[in-house]
Amino acid sequence: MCNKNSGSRRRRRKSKSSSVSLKASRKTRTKTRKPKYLSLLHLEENLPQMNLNTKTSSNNDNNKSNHQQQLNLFPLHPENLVEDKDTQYDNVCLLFNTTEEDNVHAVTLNGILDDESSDYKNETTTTTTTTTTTTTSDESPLSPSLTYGYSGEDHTRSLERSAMKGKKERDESEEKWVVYSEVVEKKEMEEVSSCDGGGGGGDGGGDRGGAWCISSGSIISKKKMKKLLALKLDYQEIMNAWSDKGPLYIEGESPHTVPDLNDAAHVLGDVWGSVSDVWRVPEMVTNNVGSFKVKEEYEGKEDWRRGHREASVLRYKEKRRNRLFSKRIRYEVRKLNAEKRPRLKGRFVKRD
DNA sequence: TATTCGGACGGGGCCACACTTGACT
DNA sequence: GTAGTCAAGTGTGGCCCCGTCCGAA
Repeated sequence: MCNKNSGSRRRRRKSKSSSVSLKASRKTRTKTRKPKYLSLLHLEENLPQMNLNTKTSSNNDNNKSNHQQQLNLFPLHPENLVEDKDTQYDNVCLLFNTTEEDNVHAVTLNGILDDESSDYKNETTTTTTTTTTTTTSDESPLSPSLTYGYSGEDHTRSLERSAMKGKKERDESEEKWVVYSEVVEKKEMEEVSSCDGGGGGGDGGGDRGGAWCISSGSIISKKKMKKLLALKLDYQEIMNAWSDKGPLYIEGESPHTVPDLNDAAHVLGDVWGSVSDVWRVPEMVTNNVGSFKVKEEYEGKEDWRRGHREASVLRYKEKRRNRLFSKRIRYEVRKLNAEKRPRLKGRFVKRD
């Protein structure tokens, strides 16, 4: 709502670390603390509340009734973690599988990309799927991925802008998005040139035990090459390295089959679709006793999906109703100290 | 109907310092 | 493995600033 990043008020917080760094520090920490980031799951849950809490004319009544609804201030608090434990799966479901009746547009990766990319195509014609994207402008195409389909679109957009503006002030080189296919393509072109020179092609000496090298005899056009995921493993060296370390696979388990991506069946069609089919991890479900079971083993998959989704939505709604929004004090002693601490216009001042 | 103005609202920064955390001895 | 030390990081409350919203002029 408020963009704190702009305006003269924005005073830079006095860097405690910089002042302290004048002292001779013993040693720089090698291990950083765990960052307490808000996860996407919490964003997914909290963003709606943020929207509810913003002052809009249409939502004023709702605001009053939902006055207590605020952000979960301590998403990583142990209690919250416990609370969330049983609903994580549900949240994932809701994140990608929401229902219209829940007044939330279906949010899928494709949906996000499609909707917003088409939206942004109108605004910026330079955005393509293959360009390397860096977040440098307020209208960055990255922001849509943080957007949730909500009735308050304008507010959501303003949130995006605020977030992106904040990001912009950070190091712009901090994060770059690179299209994998470009990297792969580049790498492969280098491989092709090098392999062609020394391998002699076919089943010659360049073939290292059937590794997924282009020189191993599998002739693929460049066009197809672009679509392939180039995972190149030197099996022979791996086997040699493991030869004295026992079996590669866990005892009793059959080795996982690695699909041959050079197989024509997988090359045809959408590479992501085929790869995702090949690599698809069987969806696991829990029964009442807590053991896992492959989802496909259930009879009537559609019924199962529908029922489970309804239950998930119900659980989500129930949880949303019962959410506790009052500010939670983690350390009571700090509160007492802060209350005792002398202030000047609300700010802490030094004790004389 | 479009524009301007001002009040209301809310988010977040600021401050000092006791306390927590994690690395190191 | 355990205890102690040290420094960096965290959390706390009240006030204020400023962006946004919205109704009135």
